[in-house]
Amino acid sequence: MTRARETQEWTAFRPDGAMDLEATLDCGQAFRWRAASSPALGDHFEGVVFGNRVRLKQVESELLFTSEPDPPSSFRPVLQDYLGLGHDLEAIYTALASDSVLAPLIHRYPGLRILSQEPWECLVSFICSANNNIARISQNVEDIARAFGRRIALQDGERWAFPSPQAVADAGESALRDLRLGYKAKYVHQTAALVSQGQVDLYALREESYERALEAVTTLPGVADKVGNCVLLFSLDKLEAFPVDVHIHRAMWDSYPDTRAFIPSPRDGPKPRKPTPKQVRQIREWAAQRFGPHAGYANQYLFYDDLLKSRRR
DNA sequence: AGCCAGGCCCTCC
DNA sequence: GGAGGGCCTGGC
Repeated sequence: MTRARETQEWTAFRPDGAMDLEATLDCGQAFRWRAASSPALGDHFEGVVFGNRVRLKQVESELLFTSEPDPPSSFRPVLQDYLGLGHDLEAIYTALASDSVLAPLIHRYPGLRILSQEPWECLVSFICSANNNIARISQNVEDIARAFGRRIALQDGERWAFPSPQAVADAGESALRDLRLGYKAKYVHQTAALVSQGQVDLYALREESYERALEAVTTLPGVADKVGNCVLLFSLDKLEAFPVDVHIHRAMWDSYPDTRAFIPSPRDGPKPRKPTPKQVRQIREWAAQRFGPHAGYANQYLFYDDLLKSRRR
């Protein structure tokens, strides 16, 4: 009886097209999802999206979720949008699978989707990503939410909404330092001040071109080419964005010998060289040429594959 | 100890 | 443009 009631907690729906929830939430694009498990609910993911504690699980081709405090009926379209379920993966795969490098990756991880996150949270997350690892980025983001965000009271615990730009600006740089953000505390604080003043309207950038949006976000402190492209790809719906980080640098060098003509070897000698800003732009242009409007999906496949390899190392 | 982890910024040159 | 160096932190 209890079990029956608990099972009814889930709201189910069938996404249109392929979906791999684990790959989507675990591929390093979002930082507030945790693996969770309980006798009543089984294995699932727990996260915070738009001020809701959200639980999610996949059973074959069906997605099951809970949302609190919003009722599932109204939250469902928000969640579908967040999960990138509007992306036409068939079309994307058809376009990308002619590439002999991507084809096996697409075959290996079908249903890996690019999320459409809250831009402000995404921006802060990737400012924190500099010189950092995924576990600690997650810790930083969670600490910021816990310190300055609104508490979400729950039957079985508590989570915190991600705080507004104003709240982060009001918190001050030293309070952010106390959360072990290190030198990124200053960037997060200064960016919060600028965004809360309306210097950059993140949601408005969804309507702008890729180039204009990149130009706008890279005016913010702590946001250069790589972080900017992550924000565009993972929260501003710019699926042509192509963040160039160490994983992508390595994957490009290894898999696309053509690029060796204009990028340094990632494993050349004792001190591997990083691409210069100009070379990063060249890599992006090369990707735009080859992958067109779906470069972001190509990027995420290359990134995820290299990430899994480096986790095994 | 020293290097690495999904960079960015500043100072020369 | 490009090279070099510094930067918080935590784990190995």
